[in-house]
Amino acid sequence: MATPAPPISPPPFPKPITASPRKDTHPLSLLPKCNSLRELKQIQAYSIKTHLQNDISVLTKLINCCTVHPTTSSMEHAHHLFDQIPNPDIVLFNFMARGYARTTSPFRAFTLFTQTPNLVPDNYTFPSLLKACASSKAIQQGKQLHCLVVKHGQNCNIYVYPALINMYTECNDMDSAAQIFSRILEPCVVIYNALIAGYVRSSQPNKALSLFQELQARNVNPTYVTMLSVLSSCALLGALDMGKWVHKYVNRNGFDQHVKVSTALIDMYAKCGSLNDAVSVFESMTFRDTQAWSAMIVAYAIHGHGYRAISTFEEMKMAHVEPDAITFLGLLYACNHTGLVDEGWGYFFSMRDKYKISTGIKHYGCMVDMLGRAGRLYDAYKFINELPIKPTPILWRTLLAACNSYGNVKLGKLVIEKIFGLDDSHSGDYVIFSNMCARAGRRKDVNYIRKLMKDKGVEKVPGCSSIEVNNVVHEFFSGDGTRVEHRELHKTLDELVEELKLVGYVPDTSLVFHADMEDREKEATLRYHSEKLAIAFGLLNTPSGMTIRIVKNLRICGDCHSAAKFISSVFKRQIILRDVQRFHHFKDGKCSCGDYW
DNA sequence: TTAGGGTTAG
Repeated sequence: MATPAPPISPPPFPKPITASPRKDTHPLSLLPKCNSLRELKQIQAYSIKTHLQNDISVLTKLINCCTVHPTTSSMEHAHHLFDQIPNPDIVLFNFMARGYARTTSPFRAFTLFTQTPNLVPDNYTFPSLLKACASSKAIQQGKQLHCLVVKHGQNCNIYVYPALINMYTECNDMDSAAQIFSRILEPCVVIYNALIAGYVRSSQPNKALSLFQELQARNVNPTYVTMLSVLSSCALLGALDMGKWVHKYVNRNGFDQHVKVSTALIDMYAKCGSLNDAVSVFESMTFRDTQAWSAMIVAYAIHGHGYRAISTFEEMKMAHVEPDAITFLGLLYACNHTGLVDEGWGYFFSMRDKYKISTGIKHYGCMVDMLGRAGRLYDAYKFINELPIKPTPILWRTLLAACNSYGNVKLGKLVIEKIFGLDDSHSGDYVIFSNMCARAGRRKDVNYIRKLMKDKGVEKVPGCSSIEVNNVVHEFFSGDGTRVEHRELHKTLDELVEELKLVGYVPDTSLVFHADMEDREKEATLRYHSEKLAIAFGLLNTPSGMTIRIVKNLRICGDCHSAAKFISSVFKRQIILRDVQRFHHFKDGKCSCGDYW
């Protein structure tokens, strides 16, 4: 008998989709993206509640979270979790290395690596470790890593090349960086970016720009990061024409949409002496972050518009953009150069008490400079002595400059002793102190300082001024007085100085370092100062009425400052001179700094 | 999960 066919049953109801309880309650599925401390706490609370705190994937997620935007305490937490894992894999290690590379204790990344020898590094390991060495300038460890990179056959790795180059550039070993670069047959844009940024960092803007030209010649497409370095190079050189060309290039290629590029443009225009262009870039921005506002505040400050810097800060507050330590540096800098001592104190205290931003050495430097410029030399001295940190030679040097301005040799002597106790290799200190003594008629002290400088083998940094004419940057050094190719320039300067004397210019030979020179010799030394050579070159090689723009590597000397004022009125030329500190706009016999510098 | 960047007292 045949077995009756089973009754046709209706198709079964689809099974209700019930996710496994494990999966449903798994914190990772609830928080797919975790990159904040708040989320970290949520995951942790959830994992404890659901007894998943020892789940390796939860721990991985937690360590990732701690190390994305790490702080010292979040790294301590990450390390604590890492120690709990019996056999951490390379992914976990990479998280840890990244975290340490991004905090102020990058050295620990290297230590952790040496303490976990069984790990096999992958593509992501060396870049983080190298970055850690770069940020702590640990070149010895960096070199050891370079050897390991070669050992693991990762020396041709596209991720490792930029990190290696960056490590060497941040450790100021540009030769090694350039050597690695030269061996790469087809460098990609990131590799170019690493070396170009290195040249900018080591103040070699010309090399950075020629590498940018090479990149273009080899048809490698630049990125916005490349443009940041290129704009920085223009800013360093003070090359406005070049900067304007880069601005057009940036617009043509759509990089101007990037807020960082616009910020770099503001900085470039400000440092190339064109505040108006900086303002128009700033005004054209649809979105402005803290850095963009800060760049504009700094731009006003270096051009001596203290009040505009302050009103920009007020606008920034109205726009609800939070200031940072650099914003306040710009504000203090603005107060400095405008003589706004009370406002400066106000900002100094409000950044600390109201905005909870910690004051750093650079803010202290601003305060010392501000008090010093206002002639409150002993207040500045007291301020330095009462600082919570050990004063650096730079802080004392700032006060020394103020002592020089006010001719206070007594305090100056005390200050130079403090400086020499910390660092006696800075030629500028000897020069300033010698100038002070010379002006006070203390010839013996001048001779002593000169001898000291000679005995210690300290060499004076030659003054260098540059001027850009028809896209070529011409450099002049103070010692160029004897160069044959400058004969015509000397003749022009000789005639110029005689003409200026007729309208009241008196060369200030007290500023000449060599006290034993004859007055005629001193005048000749002064006459061929680099900034005067550059101005004369500008007068000869640019059409009448055109603004002359000069960039100087040191502070402008008092005599050149006076001569430039006379030149601006006699020749009806505007002269914009950027020295190591700030801008001087000379027009109709006056300077924008109001002689307050 | 990885590389590359700007604003910074004297």
